[in-house]
Amino acid sequence: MLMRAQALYLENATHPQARACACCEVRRGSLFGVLDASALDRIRAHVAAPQLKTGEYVYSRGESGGAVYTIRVGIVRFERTTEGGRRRILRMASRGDLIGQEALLDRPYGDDAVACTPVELCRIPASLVRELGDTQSTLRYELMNRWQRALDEAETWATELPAGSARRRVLKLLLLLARHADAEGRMWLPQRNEIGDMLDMTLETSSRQISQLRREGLIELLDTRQARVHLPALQAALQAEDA
Amino acid sequence: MLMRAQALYLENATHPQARACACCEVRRGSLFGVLDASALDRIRAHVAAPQLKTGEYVYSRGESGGAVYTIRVGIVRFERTTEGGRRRILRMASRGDLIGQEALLDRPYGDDAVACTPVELCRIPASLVRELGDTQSTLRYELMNRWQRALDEAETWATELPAGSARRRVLKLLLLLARHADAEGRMWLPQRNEIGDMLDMTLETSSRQISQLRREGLIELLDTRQARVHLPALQAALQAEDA
DNA sequence: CGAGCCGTTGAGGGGATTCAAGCTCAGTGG
DNA sequence: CCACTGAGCTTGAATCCCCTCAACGGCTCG
Repeated sequence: MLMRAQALYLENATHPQARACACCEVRRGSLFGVLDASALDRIRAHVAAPQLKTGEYVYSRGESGGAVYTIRVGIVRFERTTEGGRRRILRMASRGDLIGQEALLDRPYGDDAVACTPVELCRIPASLVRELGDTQSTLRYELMNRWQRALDEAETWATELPAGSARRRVLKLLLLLARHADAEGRMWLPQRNEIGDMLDMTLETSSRQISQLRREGLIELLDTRQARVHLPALQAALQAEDA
Repeated sequence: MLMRAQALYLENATHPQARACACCEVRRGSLFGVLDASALDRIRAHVAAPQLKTGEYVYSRGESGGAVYTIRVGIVRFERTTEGGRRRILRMASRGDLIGQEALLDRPYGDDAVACTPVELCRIPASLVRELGDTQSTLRYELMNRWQRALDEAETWATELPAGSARRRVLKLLLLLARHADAEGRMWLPQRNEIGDMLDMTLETSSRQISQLRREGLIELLDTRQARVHLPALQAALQAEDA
């Protein structure tokens, strides 16, 4: 609610979007990766490339932003607040993901989208996507794919995370987060109270669990927010827990 | 896995689908409600109207069915099984809902879809929907709407249900299920072990909670599978719980 | 009428919460 | 330079809620 994406970072003063799109490392595999060069030309002028710091909001629930975003760098979490006032973290998105698709239907955003790390985005007006969708069938197909991917991710979180003991849930979460790890195997580690909001436990419990896993050598804390995990050991521990 | 939708119930031997579509009470507000008469004509011959009994599978996870379904009568639940072998119920669908949309992307179904009550469906081949989508922009828009609705429903379940005490979770579930109630205010009540799989608790705990709510007069058990709830009292109890 | 499923209820134990204290560390200002 | 502060993390002790194990009753069906 407090901080919102406003600042528009442009890498190059003369041809800002040309650089942002043409050189984009995530274009392949991203929403507009399916477009040809002429279509890409049309969109460049309308796409902004905001940058957010940790904790800033991409958008919040109920807001009618009129734009979708692709994530170029960083990790974004989706959260909602229950009527009782408790925060729940529903799923994560990272590089290459499309978020805020509700805007294509002229609906207000359904979740709060918050930067977990410094984040670089592409902001694409919803009207532009709709317009392109009318002529480009590949874009339509890709859009439906994105929707299904989001649904799948949400259901995976809903299936795997809320069930079982605190230890099991933490292990599962670490495995899901490890999918967003960088090339050196470092992964983003949430704060203890964030873990609590993801797994419906108190911050004390999540702290105890993380500390325990650290003592067992399954996870190595680098920075406060970064860790390296031993995947095979983690999976073994999870299986032992499920048995 | 065991029982699958195969039987093709036709209400009328001469013009089966003509009746199924033209007379369909849920057409307004359903996927093909946006189509005009000529488009409706084209689809009639390809749409089947299977009926399922309680507990039968519409489809199961991993299966490549090549069709989407709209629900005409009844309630369907989506479930997945964790790697540890525990069943999790993720969300519900009822009259007017579109399910199995993954098929439009040539993907296998992502969940098991199981009849909670006797169910009547329309089975629509994915190729037919894709074909119509290429020419009918209203259908495309409606499809995206359905996708977003499914995502929203999944996130609502994920937000509201797994958090808090057993009592709070049961209250929340009853409120969500009450949205599928019929005109007389009767709602479908899951078995105790189904409630357990929805809320991650044992069947004993869910039984205790339901019994307690019955004693408090917040819920009235009619049939074994049917109940009438007192919405205002339920909401008050929930607020008291959240406070 | 016995078998089996489903729901209910009780007793006991264990794991998570609650309440509380102390720790590290970064930022601030005397 | 260093005390001061506050945020985030860790750990301990006591309580409580839910799970586990168990027994029993109603109901349907073979």
